[in-house]
Amino acid sequence: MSRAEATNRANPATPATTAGRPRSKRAHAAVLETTRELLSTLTYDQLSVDRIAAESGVSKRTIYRWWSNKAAIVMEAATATDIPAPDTGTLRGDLVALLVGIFDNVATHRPAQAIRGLLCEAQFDPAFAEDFRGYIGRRRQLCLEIVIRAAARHELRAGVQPEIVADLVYGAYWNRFLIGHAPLDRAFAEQVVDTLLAGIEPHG
Amino acid sequence: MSRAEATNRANPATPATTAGRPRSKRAHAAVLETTRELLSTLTYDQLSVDRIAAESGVSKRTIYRWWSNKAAIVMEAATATDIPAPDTGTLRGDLVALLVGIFDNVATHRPAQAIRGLLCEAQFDPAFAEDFRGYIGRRRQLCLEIVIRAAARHELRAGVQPEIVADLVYGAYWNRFLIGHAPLDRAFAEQVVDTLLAGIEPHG
Amino acid sequence: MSRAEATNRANPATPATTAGRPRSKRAHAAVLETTRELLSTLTYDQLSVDRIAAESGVSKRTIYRWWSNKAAIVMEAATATDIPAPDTGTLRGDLVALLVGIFDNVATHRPAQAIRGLLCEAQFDPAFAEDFRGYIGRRRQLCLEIVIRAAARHELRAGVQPEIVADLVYGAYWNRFLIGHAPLDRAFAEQVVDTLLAGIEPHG
Amino acid sequence: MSRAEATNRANPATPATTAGRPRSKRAHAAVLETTRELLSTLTYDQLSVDRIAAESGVSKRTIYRWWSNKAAIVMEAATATDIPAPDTGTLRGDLVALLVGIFDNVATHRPAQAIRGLLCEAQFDPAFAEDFRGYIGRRRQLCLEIVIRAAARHELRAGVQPEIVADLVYGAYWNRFLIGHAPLDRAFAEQVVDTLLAGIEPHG
DNA sequence: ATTTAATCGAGACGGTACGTCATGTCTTCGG
DNA sequence: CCGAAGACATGACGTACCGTCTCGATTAAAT
Repeated sequence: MSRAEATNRANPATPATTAGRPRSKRAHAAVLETTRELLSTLTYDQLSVDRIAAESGVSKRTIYRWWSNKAAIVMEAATATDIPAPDTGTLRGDLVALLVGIFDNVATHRPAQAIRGLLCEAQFDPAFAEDFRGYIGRRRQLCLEIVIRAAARHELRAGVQPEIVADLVYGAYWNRFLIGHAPLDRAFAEQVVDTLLAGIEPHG
Repeated sequence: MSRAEATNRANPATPATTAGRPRSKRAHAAVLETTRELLSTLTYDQLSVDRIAAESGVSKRTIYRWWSNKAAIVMEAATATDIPAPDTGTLRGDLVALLVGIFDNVATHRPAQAIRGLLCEAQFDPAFAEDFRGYIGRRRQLCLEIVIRAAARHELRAGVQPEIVADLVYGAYWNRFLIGHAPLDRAFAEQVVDTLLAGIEPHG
Repeated sequence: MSRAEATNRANPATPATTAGRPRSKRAHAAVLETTRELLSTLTYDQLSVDRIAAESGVSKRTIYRWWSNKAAIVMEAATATDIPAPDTGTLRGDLVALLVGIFDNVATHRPAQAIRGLLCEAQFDPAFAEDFRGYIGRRRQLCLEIVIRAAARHELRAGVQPEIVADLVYGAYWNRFLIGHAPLDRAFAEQVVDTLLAGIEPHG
Repeated sequence: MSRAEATNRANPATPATTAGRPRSKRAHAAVLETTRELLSTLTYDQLSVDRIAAESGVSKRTIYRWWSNKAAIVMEAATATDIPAPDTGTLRGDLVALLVGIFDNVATHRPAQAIRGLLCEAQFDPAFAEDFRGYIGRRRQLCLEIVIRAAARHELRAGVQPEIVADLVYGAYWNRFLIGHAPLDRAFAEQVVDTLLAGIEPHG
């Protein structure tokens, strides 16, 4: 299913099939592909619509006809690769796998780093923030499903709210990713999950 | 203790020679005060060095002599108010108070919202990121102290690492603050802390 | 014939491709008109590109797209009025009329004083100096034609080089104009021409 | 005898020997020497008071105490070398020698090229223009004396005004020097003088 | 076959901010 | 009082990116 439908100006519910020249698939693809290529060299802030237009051969006019701004383009271009939905059979295994999957994505897939820029844009552009939350919500869903599956296996303490768990799990990731005070590695994933599973106060 | 010492270009360890016209306290204060005033109306991205210069009556030349860019100014101007260090006597009380203190700070103190902008700048400016980590590290210290105090009171399960706890606690905050999918209120603080204390898997 | 073609960045010999938004005649005219207006109040050195942009409503970006600097703008704006080409029938009459025409131009037409600024810029900017020489060369042509016409009427002593005559005639003008030690009036024009015609040594 | 006394702010008629630290000869000499050194590498417009202060070790405050601006410094620094006063025994010889002397001065003595800058400053700074005219007037005197000497030898046609001759002779120089359309060489000097002596119309 | 209309490329445009530079003044300390 | 050091306000510089606009040329579905 396609992402970024709100800021992306077209994709009308009814294709309508009105008269006139149809949208060029070539231009659409070229913009996204060029954006991805540029993002494997440049950071989000170094990227510019001017540059995308120049490299892709698609005019700025056309770009702005279909995307409202740089953020919308990058949203569609850089969030194509999915984080795998883990299903290891245990809550611990799933959560660790989820985090490690996220870490690997940003570590190995250069354009995925553009998520930094998208988060930044979302801070000051309410319309884009809405879109961004939609994308983040879909990724968040992976965690919620893991927790709900765990509950069905009676691996969850009564009263635990999946939403809070998601905030804690993804929070740990965002925190280190954005602040950069410590690495995003498997050890971190395991420490986070173990701390979260057992809690921090003594019991029993 | 003073903040923002790295990107702030001067503040030499040794005042060294007393020769030369001394730095104008008026100009220094005017820049910071104007920045705070502007930030109670504008968002970080709407703020500009040009505007700060114009409103404060301090020349751009002088501003750039002492701060390397907008981020450095805002860092010094907007991070003056301290988050209170809670000491309620219990781990739960301290952590909830810490989070609520943070939430209140950004909710009631308009310029504190500029932390969004600072985090954004830190994403693409390594030098500033270092400074930003310094500031965040000092705030993070509050959490670490709470956890260490709790350990001394035997309120902490053996093997729990304070650093991981801090990542989880602040992560929950950053996550909701930056994504904005749900409110930052007392209920959230309590849910986060309770989940964290007891853990999410059943025990006993 | 149009002036200022070199530093003026566009005016391609071939309009070439018709693609793209055509150059705005409004913007072009507004820049030149505003420059002329400003030059009737300000001296060349008081003029700034910022000011031209502000008053004309043309963005600096656009100005710099078409002119390389202030000198190029003023060259095009302030050299529009032509010095009349005299043809009185005698060498003396023509030369006096030429000089008086030049004197009147700078005396009555305030923006024409900007020629001072253009000459200054030409001193340190080789590219602009080339353009400036082109413009000066076209004015110089007037004198050369006068001398050549006089030669045809046998009003010229054998061996006299028109180029040297031009250097002497215009030199007298530049000297007083730039140094300002004495006025540029008809009396001066006549004295210069009479001295030049008869020479300064006794003959016969 | 020293030049540039008007814009040069000190040199009071009465040294007065008032209280306080006396003016530093070292500072005075260092400014002029540094200016000359810089002018053998840089053009007038590339020179700055900041730079002179930095290289000479004299503070800007001190520089501005004694000179009103860059032009005044350069006036004093770069006009130290005198144009030789020729006395060959003939009018032709003197005038050619005068011009060749001027040409040689700017050709071989790099800082002498700064005269370009001084002339430019004089265009827009009336106070400096006055000073500049003083300096130019002293150089002009050389020509006037040549002409007057020639008159005493009956080498001058009756009615020829020395001032006009000076305007023509120096004008020819300034014209080529400032516009740069042709070289300043001995051939040019001779052509100018010969044309001037014999006039351009046929006689006898 | 001919309209019709939305698309496309190219690229100029106004706007706003950037960070740097030179000028001439001012403010301290020490000689 | 002078000199060195150097901070200061002013105001211009030329560049960059943004998002909008104006062209002539394409391209198909609807006539």
